[in-house]
Amino acid sequence: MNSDDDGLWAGDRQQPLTISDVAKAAGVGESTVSRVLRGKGSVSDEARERVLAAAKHLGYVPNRIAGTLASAGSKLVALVIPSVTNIVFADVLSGAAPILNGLGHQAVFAVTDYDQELEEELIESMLAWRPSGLIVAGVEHSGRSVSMMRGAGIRIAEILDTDSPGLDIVVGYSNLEAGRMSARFLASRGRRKIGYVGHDLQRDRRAAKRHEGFCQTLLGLGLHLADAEILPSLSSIELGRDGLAALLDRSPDLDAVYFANDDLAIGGLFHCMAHGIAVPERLALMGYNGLDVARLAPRPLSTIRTPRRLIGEMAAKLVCSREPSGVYDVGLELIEGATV
Amino acid sequence: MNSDDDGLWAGDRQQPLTISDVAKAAGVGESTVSRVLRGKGSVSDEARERVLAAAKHLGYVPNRIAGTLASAGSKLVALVIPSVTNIVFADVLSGAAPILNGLGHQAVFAVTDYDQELEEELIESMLAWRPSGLIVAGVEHSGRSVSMMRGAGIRIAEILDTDSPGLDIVVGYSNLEAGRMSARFLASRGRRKIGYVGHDLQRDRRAAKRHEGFCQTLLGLGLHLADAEILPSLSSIELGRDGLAALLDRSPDLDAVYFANDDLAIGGLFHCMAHGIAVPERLALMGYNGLDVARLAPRPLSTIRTPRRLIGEMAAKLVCSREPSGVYDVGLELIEGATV
DNA sequence: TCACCCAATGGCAGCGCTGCCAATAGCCAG
DNA sequence: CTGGCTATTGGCAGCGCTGCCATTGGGTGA
Repeated sequence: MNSDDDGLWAGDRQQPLTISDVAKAAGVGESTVSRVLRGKGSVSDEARERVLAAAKHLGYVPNRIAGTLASAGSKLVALVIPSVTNIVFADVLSGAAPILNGLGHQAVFAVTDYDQELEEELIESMLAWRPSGLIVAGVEHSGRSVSMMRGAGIRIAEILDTDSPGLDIVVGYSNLEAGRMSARFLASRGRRKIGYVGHDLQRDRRAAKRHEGFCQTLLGLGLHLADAEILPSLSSIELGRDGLAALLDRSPDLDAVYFANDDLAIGGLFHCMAHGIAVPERLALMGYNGLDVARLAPRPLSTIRTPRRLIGEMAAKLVCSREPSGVYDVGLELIEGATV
Repeated sequence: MNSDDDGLWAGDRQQPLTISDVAKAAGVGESTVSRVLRGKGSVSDEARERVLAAAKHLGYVPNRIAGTLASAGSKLVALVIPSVTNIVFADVLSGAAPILNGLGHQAVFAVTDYDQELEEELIESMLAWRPSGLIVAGVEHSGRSVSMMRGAGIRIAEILDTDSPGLDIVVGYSNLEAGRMSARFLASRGRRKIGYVGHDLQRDRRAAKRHEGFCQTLLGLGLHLADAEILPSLSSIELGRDGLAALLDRSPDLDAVYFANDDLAIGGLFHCMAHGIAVPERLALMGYNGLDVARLAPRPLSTIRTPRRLIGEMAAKLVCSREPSGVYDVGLELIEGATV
């Protein structure tokens, strides 16, 4: 009997267990063990039980690396996202991970930090694991990224943006339309001197599209962006607070501000609360994403809710499926809130 | 010449490229290709260039599955965490992922949803990928989880809790001490009728330890928890808001409330702001974690900052190193804020 | 000049598993 | 009874790569 229960420390380990150890212990062939462990092919109940007992007794954990190599079909799905701390992507992950596990897959992920070159590099390292699918944020990628993804021969899901054509599966919503909705909403509430607070639009292409849609629609309504504060770094509550302060400093007569997202907008709202600026009477604020913190703030933020978790779930499901290529638009929901 | 640049769609793919295709194209042996691609062993400059050119021309992406199987040393590191949407773990991931990538590793992750049975299952699937290291939240695991981790013969880092002994590497801080600090702080500011709002302590063991430390210290100071609202689900801003409302409804004379974490505390703060409860004059609020949103709220929250990103970074580094087993305590920082 | 050493290289076994095929045994209709 | 089936099983090649070993072709010091 293997005194496996105690006394071992990381590192001191006998040689690794293989399927043939289990086969020997159970008195069957390797193929039978494999069949039992994968639940494929026909095995007698007796053999099955013997194998299961032996595997449990030995503490055998199958080696998926070997299994994948032998069977060509990997059970890994790669996720390439710009950030984990941004709740948007965390929500996507939290939607995708359980679905993938439920389908017997494992999630591998990498964080691009909104950098297209890094994205390219990371896509390459991900593909080296021969995943069965790849989920990647956005539809805009470097040329080499695109050819690698095409050449990989696997399902690709591009998420969170439906404004440009995708390679295979696209799950998301129109950022352009989100910008337009926001402009229409502010205008319909009588706002005329509208400002914008956003972060680096070069890197965050989806925010750039919202900005574009917003400006388009304003122009169509005979309005225009009165002022804009574009901050050089990534979005955060702090940036929104300071950005709004700077914007109002320069253009004190604005009657509304559109933020690139809820993080920034919450920062703006906090600024107003701390400085006694009446929201929405004197200044309307509008965000984007529909975060919890925005909904639950003392004054609920006007924003647009994006079904991020759902996007993660759908992308995970689709990437493991044989559904046809195409665009899956999950839509957007305007949250009127109380800041406009 | 391979017209590889366009016209391919996911799915229609010639047979996969292998190292021997590259070898043939470059007119060298497979071993040489392998040496070039891994930068190991000596290769003439001429051969190196030929190989690199051939690989690039063919669009070859090495197969890490095969490489791992052949070399026994995997380049995967597994992360098992309770949640991704909880910023705490997202921060850990965002600290760990870049470090792992920098060391040539890939991160695989799984989400336990604070469920020890699921954790056990997920640890098993993770180990099936023969990772070179495993990072797991907390130091309390099921017996089978423990023996699997011990038996895996890899580095294990247990994070975010140093209150119980670990298997190999432990990176975190004392949750007990965090609870004690909070109790001392509230007491030192003259608070005497102290309540608690928390979530399911059965599932979140670290929150339970803070609660324990908090109560201990109160007793040591001749005080005690006047009332507690334990909510059955996971923490969220909403839960904190509703929890505080319920608590005050029952015990309107409390002069301070300790929350299991900042999410709940922010919810509490929002409740107070929306209902005109003067903070901290009439009611002091104390959270835990030091989130951005807490620091930047109109009234900065009194809380304890946990260096989560750093923990992710350290765990990643240590798990890939040969440093001795041990406890790495990163400490805690009391943020006085303005709600106590 | 010769024995020796070393950089550079190719060949090939084998990592642990799965897919395929052949072998065996039991069973039933003819 | 016998051939034909099916259910069950074991053997073994091979997935693509790396580790190890053998080989080659020069340098080098004595």
